[in-house]
Formats: sequence, structure tokens, C-alpha cells
Amino acid sequence: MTRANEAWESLMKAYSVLMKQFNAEDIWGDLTMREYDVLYQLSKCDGPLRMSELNRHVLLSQPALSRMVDRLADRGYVDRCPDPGDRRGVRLTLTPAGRATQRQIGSPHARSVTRALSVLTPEELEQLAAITGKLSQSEE
Amino acid sequence: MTRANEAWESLMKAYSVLMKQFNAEDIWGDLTMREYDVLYQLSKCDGPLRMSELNRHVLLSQPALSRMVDRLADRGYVDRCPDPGDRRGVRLTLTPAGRATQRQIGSPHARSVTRALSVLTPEELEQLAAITGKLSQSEE
DNA sequence: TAGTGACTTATGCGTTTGCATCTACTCTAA
DNA sequence: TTAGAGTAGATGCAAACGCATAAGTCACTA
Repeated sequence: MTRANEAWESLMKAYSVLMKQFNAEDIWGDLTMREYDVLYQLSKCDGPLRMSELNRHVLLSQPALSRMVDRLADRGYVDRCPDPGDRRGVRLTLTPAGRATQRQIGSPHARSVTRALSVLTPEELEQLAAITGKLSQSEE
Repeated sequence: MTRANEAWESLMKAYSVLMKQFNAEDIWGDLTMREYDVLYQLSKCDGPLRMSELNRHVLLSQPALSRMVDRLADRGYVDRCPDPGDRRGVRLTLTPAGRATQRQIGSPHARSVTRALSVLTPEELEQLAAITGKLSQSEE
């Protein structure tokens, strides 16, 4: 077992442990964590996002994302309008309700994240962000 | 946005990017990555594993894991026998076929992992393992 | 400008998931 | 020894998922 494999396994375990921990918290209202993630990704970009672009940031197959956006649109959280420049595409934006919901859930969730990572020193946080950043940049 | 939140977001992104990358590789045969993970977790422990113990290492709900083990047992990869010490419980072991399949997939997968993490220095690998280890230990 | 291949999103369909609940067993203590 | 609380895993069911593919659009070329 190489160092790389140990590191990856450790990363996966941390992801799994923390995900379960966050999921168990009673802050998600009528959203699943995956749905929240979609709203969060949309909230980060001010401009409208293409479906394919959003799909790059979310761990979901393209059809699954398509349908999830469908449901979020039905529920009034997301606005999907045709892209005038490319009629194949769609432009996604948060509705005011979607933005409000994202903020309402995001706030306590951000506190949970801070609490969960509070076992790390500021230097370790810095290192973690730098190293994982390097990993995701390496291949996109 | 605190350092902690940035670090967590960066970790999630790395997880998502690498997972997609690994999933896209043509090495999984008739298994999904989740199924492979179950076989892998079983392969790590020599002794038989309880369902609940296995569930702690896998990002799946208890019923989903129960049924996945069901299917893996049907397919001859996993042996589930009643725990003599606790008749509620089950003892899970890899069958020879399960172990062989795990190794067959694990080998190229381990190489992929090594390749994907090769952008990191040995020191960074060390730090990543240490930091993520700290994260998952903090709450179990 | 008609044809071909690439790209973007949607849909059909069988499988898998999570939630709630159930059954069966264990443990504690009266 | 037995009632009641707790734990382990299984099952019913609706919702969500991934794979394969369809439908519509773009871009390039003959």
C-alpha cells in the first residue's frame, strides 16, 4: 500500500464520516444534501449557470441532475430559461426563494463545518485547502 | 467564508473530481464503485465483519447496505452467516470469488489512485493523510 | 446549403436508495 | 423470570439514480 493510496483512503474516510455527521443534523428542511449542494453551487456564481457547467461541480450523472433541477424548478427554487446564445442550452438561476432557502440552510451548515474542522490548526486548514485544491486542479 | 469552510469545500471538490475520474475508468467489471467499496472494506479485515460495523465504513444507509450485501451474496462474492454469539447479527466474509474479484479490480484502481495523487509531493501526501485522519478520528 | 459529427439536455426503463417500520434478539433491573 | 428499553438487520414503498438513447441544435466542410 503506497503513501498515495493511504492518503486517498484517509480522504475518503474523512469525507464519509463528516458527510454522515452533517446529514444527521436536523437543518436540511425539505431538501436533501444533494439538493442543497445544487442550490449552493448556484448561489456561488452570480451569473446564470449552464446545466453542463453545474454538472461539473456536482457528483451526479447528467440525467440525474437534469431531473433534480426539474424538481427544484417545480418547487420554485430554481429558474431555468433557454440560453439565447445557444438554443440547446439552459441558463439556471436561483429564484429569490431558492436563494433564501440556501442561505437559511447554509448558515447553520457552515457553523457545523467550522465546528467539525475545529480540530485542525489554522496551518493544517491552510495545508488541507492547498493540497486538495492541487488535486482537483490537476485534471480539469 | 472561514478557512474551515474553504478547506471543506476544497476537500469535497477534490473528492468529487477524483471520484468521477475513477468512475470513468473501465476497470470495474460487473461492479459499481459502491459495491467495490464494500468488497474492499471486507478485504481489509481478515476476520468476519458485522453488518453494523461495515456500515460505519461505507456511505450508505443501513437498509441500502443490507440489500447490497444481499445482492453480493446472491452473486457469490460475500458469505453471510449468522453470528453464533449474537443471533440478531450477521458475520460477513468475502468468498474466494469475492476476494479474487476485489484484487482484480483493486490492482488497477490502486494504480489510478497513485497516478491521480502523483501531483503531490511525498510530504504533501503525508500531510494529507495526517490531516484527514485527524478529521475522521475526531468523532467516532 | 446540405450533410456529418459533436454537443446539450431530456426521457424510457430497470435498479438502487432512503425513510419508516417490522421482527427478532439482547440486556438490565425489578 | 419477566417487563421494558435498546440494538441488529430485513422489508414495504415511493422517490431518485444511472445507463442507454432520443431529440434538438451547433459547427464545420464539401
